[in-house]
Amino acid sequence: MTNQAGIRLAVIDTDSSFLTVLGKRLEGAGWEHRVLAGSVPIDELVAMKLNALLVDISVLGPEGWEFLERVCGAIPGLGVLVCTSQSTVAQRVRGLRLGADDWIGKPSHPEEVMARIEAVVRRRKRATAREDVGPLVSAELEIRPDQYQAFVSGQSIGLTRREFELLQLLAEAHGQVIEREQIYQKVWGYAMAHGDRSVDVFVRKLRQKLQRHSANWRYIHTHFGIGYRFDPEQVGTVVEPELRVVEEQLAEAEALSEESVAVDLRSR
Amino acid sequence: MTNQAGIRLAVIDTDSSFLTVLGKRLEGAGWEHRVLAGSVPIDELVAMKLNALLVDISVLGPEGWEFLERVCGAIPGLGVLVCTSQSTVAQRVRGLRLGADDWIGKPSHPEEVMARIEAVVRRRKRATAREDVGPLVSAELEIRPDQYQAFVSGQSIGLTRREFELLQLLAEAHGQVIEREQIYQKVWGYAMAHGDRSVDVFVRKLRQKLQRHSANWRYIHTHFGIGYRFDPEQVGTVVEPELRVVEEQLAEAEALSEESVAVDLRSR
DNA sequence: TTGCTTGTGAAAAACCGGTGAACCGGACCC
DNA sequence: GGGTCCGGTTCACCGGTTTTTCACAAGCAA
Repeated sequence: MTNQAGIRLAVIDTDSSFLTVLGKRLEGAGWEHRVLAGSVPIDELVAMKLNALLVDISVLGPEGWEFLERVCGAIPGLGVLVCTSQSTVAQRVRGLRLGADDWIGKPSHPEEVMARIEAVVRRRKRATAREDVGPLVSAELEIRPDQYQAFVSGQSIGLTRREFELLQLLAEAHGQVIEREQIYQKVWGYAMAHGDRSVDVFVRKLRQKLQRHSANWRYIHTHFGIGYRFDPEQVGTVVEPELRVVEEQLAEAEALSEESVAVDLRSR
Repeated sequence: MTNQAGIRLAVIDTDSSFLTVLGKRLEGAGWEHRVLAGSVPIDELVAMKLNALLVDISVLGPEGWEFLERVCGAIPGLGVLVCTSQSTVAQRVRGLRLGADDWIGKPSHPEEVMARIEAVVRRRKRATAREDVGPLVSAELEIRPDQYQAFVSGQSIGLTRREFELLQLLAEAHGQVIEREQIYQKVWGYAMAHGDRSVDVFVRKLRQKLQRHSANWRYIHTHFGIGYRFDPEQVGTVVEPELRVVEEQLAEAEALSEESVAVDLRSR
């Protein structure tokens, strides 16, 4: 649900022809990838936040096995595939038992390599599924994916599913302008029909609920002709507590409020 | 679901020499396995509660691909490995993209086949390995996994097997919202068909029995469009007069509030 | 000003979940 | 065999919620 398309991949190999051919395909598919020349400390691998690691165990020499074992043990969420030429059954079995998810012979068609990586990542995603998403806090807002809900000072602001997904998408992009088409594509899951106003309508509902619970912040900004941007901004003077209640009550009556501040492109 | 060592495996193949050699190894490793001669209805596969399926796609003929796709889609928890002779890159890629977890050529050493099956099954086992057989107490409710039953003040509330599993799943996630699809997937063991209302029906039965034995607690909360959340709440809370007034004022101001009434969200 | 984009409110349509009851297949008993 | 109980599944209905759609007002850029 989060990152739909691309896979983050690191390749440990030195076989330049294999690397160029594979690299081209990876580019084409839009995967983020980087090439490593040899063994790398575990914590650096962790920091890369990879989905998968493709390694030619022969470039690591004898310590390759130990490396493989440590990596598989230390990063449970990482898919590990060995891709190497000339291997025996015993080696392959050893690699797989040590924690590798697949063992591919060389030469192999890059398309198959990618399909195998996909298969490994797919399986792993299913297993890891939950728990990976912590709450996201921004200004007075707390967005909790595990509750499908956003909170202001511990209180739910009563978002529906779509509203929440929209807010989450915008908040994750924090500061970036997202085009309507992209928003629709990601939240609704399919292409936006020409003239569809759903995104606008949902932005309005979101703004209403945000405003109602967090009155002196503006969270969503309009970029004319493009889309929307999430970026909390404190607005106006600090309001006295008593007045606050009144303001909330009147919030709806204010038909012509300045809340919809359209922001010029240059402003960011 | 609870077997510790072995793997439950089904093999769809007709190659007798392969089957005998592999079978012997499987016996030796203590895996439960059965051989199927051809295509099998999905629900029968579900009933077998397998960890993995090893299939020679060539014995299924042209419908093999469709079978593969259906199985992978319907039973996400099942590891699927194709083992077949003479295949092209395109076929392998197709199989993997259709949802297969691995594609093994024939002939292959049975030890490698087993290592690959292990690799496929490994992650999901780790994820599913919930050891906590200890009773779980929440509000007036005591959930005892060893008895497949829940109790209120020492008295069984008479849950059926499914009802109990549903309750256990929800209670283990305590406070988290779980989507219907996930619930179905975990309790029923396969993918929920579109429009299936089983989860709802069981939640109702569960609520009835809980209510009957623990009248002033609400355990299961509905999240519209998403799923359910287990979070015991005492019912019949006394509302303070002043708060009451404010509530009424707000209710007036927000004449037709979009706040979901069905959902009662509280932060922890 | 003109043409296009966005905000807004309300109505229509689609969807969802609670509920009661029918239905189905297996186990058990007569 | 027939009958019954039991757990589970499916169905239809209903009221409520959510999403989509529409018409119009307001806003922005040329």
